[in-house]
Amino acid sequence: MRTASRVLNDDARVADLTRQRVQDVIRDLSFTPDSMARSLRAGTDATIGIVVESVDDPFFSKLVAAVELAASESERPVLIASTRRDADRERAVVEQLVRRRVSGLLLAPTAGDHSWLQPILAHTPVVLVDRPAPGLAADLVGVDDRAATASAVDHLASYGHRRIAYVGDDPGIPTSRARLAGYREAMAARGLDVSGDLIRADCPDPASAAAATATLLAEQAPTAIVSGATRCSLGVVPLLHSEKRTDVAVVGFGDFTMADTLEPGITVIDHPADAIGTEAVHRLTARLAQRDLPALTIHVPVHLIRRGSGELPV
Amino acid sequence: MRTASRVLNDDARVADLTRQRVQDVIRDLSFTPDSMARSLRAGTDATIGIVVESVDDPFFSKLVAAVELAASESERPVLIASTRRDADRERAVVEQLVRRRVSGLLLAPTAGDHSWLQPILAHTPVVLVDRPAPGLAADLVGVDDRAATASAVDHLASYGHRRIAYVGDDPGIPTSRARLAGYREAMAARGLDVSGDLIRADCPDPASAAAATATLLAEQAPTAIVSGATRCSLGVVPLLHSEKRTDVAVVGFGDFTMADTLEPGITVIDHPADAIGTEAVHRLTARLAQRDLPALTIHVPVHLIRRGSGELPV
DNA sequence: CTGAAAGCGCTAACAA
DNA sequence: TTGTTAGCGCTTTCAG
Repeated sequence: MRTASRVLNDDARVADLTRQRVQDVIRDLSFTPDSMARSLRAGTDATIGIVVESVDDPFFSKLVAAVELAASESERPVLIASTRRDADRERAVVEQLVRRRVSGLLLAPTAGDHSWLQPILAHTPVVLVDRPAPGLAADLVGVDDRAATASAVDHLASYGHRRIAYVGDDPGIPTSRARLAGYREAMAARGLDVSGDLIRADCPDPASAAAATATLLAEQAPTAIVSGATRCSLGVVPLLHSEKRTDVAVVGFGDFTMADTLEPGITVIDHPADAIGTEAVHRLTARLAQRDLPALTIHVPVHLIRRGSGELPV
Repeated sequence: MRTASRVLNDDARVADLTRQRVQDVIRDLSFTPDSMARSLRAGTDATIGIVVESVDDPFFSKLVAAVELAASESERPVLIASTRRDADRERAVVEQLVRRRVSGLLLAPTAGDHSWLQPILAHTPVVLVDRPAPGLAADLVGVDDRAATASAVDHLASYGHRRIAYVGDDPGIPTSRARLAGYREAMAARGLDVSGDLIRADCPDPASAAAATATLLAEQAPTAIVSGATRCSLGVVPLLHSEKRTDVAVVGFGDFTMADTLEPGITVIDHPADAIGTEAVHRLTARLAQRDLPALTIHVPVHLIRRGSGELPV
């Protein structure tokens, strides 16, 4: 009898006695309703999918944690998948999630064209996190990367620095490009050298960032360095320490563990993963409730945290 | 016609012409097979669920990353959920995952009795990660916590330390208890003070660990400290630096960012999240293939990484 | 080689 | 208040 379904769904139209009987049976058989079958019938599933480079990355792990928290508030399970910066893999995992009929998708896109995703938007809402996807008109929740690195340059310049170098992540990623552009603009606005000798904008990991810093130090004698990503800071800062060059000023994009304990403390522009994740889930649920919203770009504010390394004089 | 299904599943018994026609239609309608309906019919779903304290924790984020990687090798999607150290929440999310018919579950249990999970094991394999669950006979993949902290004590003692303090995480968690026990044993084995004055084993976060360290420093004059968890190290080490007491030797359980760049570098016992995650997935898939395996405890080896803070003389 | 029918576990709609 | 029927999208079985 399908009265069982009514009991499970707290339908009012069921006699107390019957309800009791059904619940007894449920207990005796330790019966558990199959939520997948329910989703199939309902035609929709609450799950949301999140696709990032890797979960093992300070920024993305905080992002995923915030997403999981926000999602759990509306009882939505979270499926994770990682791209490892591989466009083919990204496409594969996104399509897998779509086949699973996730109700929506949060995506930190890899580099490259994403127009293949456009048709999917028609039935599966997508909110981009941290960076835009070329060729895709979708919501985006992130920060104003350009203004952020520009403010880092301004900050250093206000302490008298003129030879400010830049170490950045893979320029294929729009976010990296925006950050580099912000650096360039701020340098140019102050009439500072922006010839390119001071720029090493292709360091996708700490090791290459460390190597780039070593070269910069040897050849360009910068008095300050802007690091465009946490994974770069994790190379720049250790190298400065191992070379005993902690006299070089540093402002990093993205906070990290022990930044405050190092000597000097590392001045950073905080990259608010929590706020980005929370906002992204909210935007996604809003779009789930009303499908025809216009594609929006939401910028979460960032803050510069003074800790010493960014306030070193020339 | 149900020939479509045959095309999708690469069934050999279908004429090339028909296959072509079906594929054309699939393309034209941008049809995507519903993997949930498939799972419903098949009675089984490949997804595995992972339940941890929080994704935003260096150890667990590495663990989740490793799990996702290992799972993707067998094409298994990963559902994450966090307990936030709340037993009620843990039960709720586990039951949610079971209702979704995940094929198996990876669980880092909260403190407290877990016998409620026992009946679930009959149909949903569970592999515990990092720590046992009281009242539950299930596989466990972790490290020998006891031996690890004991070796930390031995290491410090070999440099002449006798007043070795201990700062640890919440003692409700079996792992924390095992680590404390290892410390105690090693201290006792050397005839060192283990009265309890040197022990602060209830620091569930960096702030409380920092406060505990301050008290220890003021009242007990330890020459060395064993930190029983990364989250404790993140309080102990900054406090030592802010108090200019970097003469105190430190060995921490669990590696962390910049541990090598601090002065002195922090000697740690690495907590191999990658290996634990990979092993756990392997054990789970093994159990999925053959349900009647005995409950096993698998210990992944740990290594002490010398960086300076653990090799300071008295 | 292809089609038709049945059923996975669930619920909406209708009937009793 | 309760039971029956149908069908979500898929695959397995059995006929054609």
